[in-house]
Amino acid sequence: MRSVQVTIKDIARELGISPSTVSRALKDHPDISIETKKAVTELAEKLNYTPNSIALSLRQQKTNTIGVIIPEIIHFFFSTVISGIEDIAYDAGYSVIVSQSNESYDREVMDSKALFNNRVDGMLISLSRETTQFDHLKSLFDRGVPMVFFDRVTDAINCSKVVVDDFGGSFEATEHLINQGYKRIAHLSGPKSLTISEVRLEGYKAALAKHNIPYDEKLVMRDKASEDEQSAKKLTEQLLSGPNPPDSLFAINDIAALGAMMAAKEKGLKIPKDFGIVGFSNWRFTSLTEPPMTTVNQPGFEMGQEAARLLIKQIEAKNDEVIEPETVELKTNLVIRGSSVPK
Amino acid sequence: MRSVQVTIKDIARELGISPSTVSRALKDHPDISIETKKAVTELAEKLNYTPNSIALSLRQQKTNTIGVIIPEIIHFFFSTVISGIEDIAYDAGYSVIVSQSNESYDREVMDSKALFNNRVDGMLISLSRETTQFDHLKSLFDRGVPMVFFDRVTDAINCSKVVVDDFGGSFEATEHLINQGYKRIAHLSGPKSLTISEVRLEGYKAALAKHNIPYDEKLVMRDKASEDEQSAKKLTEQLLSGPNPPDSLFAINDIAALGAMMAAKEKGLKIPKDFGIVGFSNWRFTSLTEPPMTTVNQPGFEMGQEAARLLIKQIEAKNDEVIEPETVELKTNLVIRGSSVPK
DNA sequence: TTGAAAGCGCTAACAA
DNA sequence: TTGTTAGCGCTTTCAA
Repeated sequence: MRSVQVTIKDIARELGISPSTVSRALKDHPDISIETKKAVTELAEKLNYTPNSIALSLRQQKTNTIGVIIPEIIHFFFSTVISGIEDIAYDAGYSVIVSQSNESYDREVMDSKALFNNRVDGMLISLSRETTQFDHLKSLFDRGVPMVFFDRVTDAINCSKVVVDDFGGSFEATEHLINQGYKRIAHLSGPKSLTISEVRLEGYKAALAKHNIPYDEKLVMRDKASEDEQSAKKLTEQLLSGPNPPDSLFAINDIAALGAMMAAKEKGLKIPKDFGIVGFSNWRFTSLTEPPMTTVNQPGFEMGQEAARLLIKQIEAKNDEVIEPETVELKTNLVIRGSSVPK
Repeated sequence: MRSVQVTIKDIARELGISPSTVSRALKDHPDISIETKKAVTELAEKLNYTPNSIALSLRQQKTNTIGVIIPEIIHFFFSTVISGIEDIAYDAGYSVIVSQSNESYDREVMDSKALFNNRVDGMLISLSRETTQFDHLKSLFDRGVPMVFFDRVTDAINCSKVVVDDFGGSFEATEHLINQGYKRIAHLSGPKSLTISEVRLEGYKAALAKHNIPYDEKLVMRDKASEDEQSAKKLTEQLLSGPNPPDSLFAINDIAALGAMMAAKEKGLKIPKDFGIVGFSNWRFTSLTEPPMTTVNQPGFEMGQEAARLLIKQIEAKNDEVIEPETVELKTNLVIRGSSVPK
């Protein structure tokens, strides 16, 4: 800002006309004569004039900016979400400003304030792991700030949300294993306290039921399988060395899937020939993992797009128009890496 | 912005005092009486007043914002850089706005314009792969916009830069192998046209020279090793099946390292017992890769910090103060995953 | 077809 | 200790 800034006034002075005429000429107002327009645009070009967005925002009471709060940018999933948001936002004439809460409640509070102070036209939020109280967002929402939650959502605020179809994804994952010919499918789950564990477990059960495979409680492992690889590995070892071992496994997330894979390999089992594994994932498995690996992926890009669409719809609603909050459940994608070897 | 906004005027009206008094009271100006201050801060609190950053920026001709342009946010390296930038920027009272060029020259041009229009106080830039012409940045720089390049830099603009110590990192990588007892060290390099390939090759040569290991041209493979795993794998196979095979390998980047690893494993070689591999990396090798793996990592976080420091120094320099551009070469880190098994 | 004036929210020099 | 005034860059109503 200390830098040289060309303003409308500069152009007006140089051309001996008024700032308002310059302003109108620049936006191709019908009232302005062609000669004036020509002179103005040429000089603007020559001086490298670019409109000051700050002044514009203040004047229009609109920043054309969307604020995003995510837990961490280094997560592949959230990076994809951002790309999806930008994809829609740019086309609609909005820029995007991203801030990371780093999974901290305090940071989330600060971030939401900062975004409000910057008068973003709306916010897209994925809650930090620490957040259990929502006043900071509720008060903004009540003051009329358009808001959409994605992935990590809360029921405490009655606005639109975009989430993953956990049930459908788990169903699909489990059914995929069944379709490959596996009969005894284990499940590495998460703690009972987490809704997501329960929902994914339900999807697993539903797929079994559909194919008339009896549900065997002994095939479902919970404690900490979803938290670190080593636990997942141990639980899988336990399963594999039991009396009636599974021939395949559905893991609630990447961590669990990796642990399972390590256990199976150490047992000398070929994947997926001897042992099938599907993991629910919000990372992208790049070539860093060994194929063949099957995952049910969370649709990050699409989630970003959808959230941005919902938000922009709200922002651009006429003042009297009432937009009903809606919750969108996004279909997951089944991704098969490497060659899928049916049994 | 359509949302309810409490302004200084509202407080002034309600208290029957002037806006300037409110403004002064809020920033604890010494002239204001304690009672007035108390009344103002209490009402501000009650009404949930927060200052409008837009108005502030316009008034102060300073946005307290740093603009960042990176090729892609999904790259782990760039995500870490951003965290480093934020770390320094927040402490210094700046917010950070990030835009991705998606490796496109046109997008980079647009991004730089958008950041300028938003009157960021300075810019941190890592060039897109496509960029070979620098007028869009040069013109901003000449207009006095503070600017620092990092990682992907150009000599066309005479501003501060932060880069990785490619020579030192390669030297370290190679020496690490030597110290482990390896004697015939191959090198998967990149195309001659890339400065980075040449510099890393020089580091490799220098380490060999220091330890009196003769340089053998036949151990250096170039074509496309750095571009895709399969090429790297083939080149390594070639090396391994030759008459006088290497006992270890220094790979110019992750891709090449992975290819080499695959080739060695298929040959039945244990890593690092039978075959040592070190890769120069700007990704983080997570548990997704199999340990033990040794890498020389680019210091993303530190790079972000350093770049932000240099930029802020420039931004906050007094008008008459001249800041000489400097180029900082950051030390790389040797990262050893898993247990290092000396020969 | 153009200009003058007011105002978006805020601060600061000057006056009282 | 407080108020008045002007102005940051821009748009827009009203008047000419």
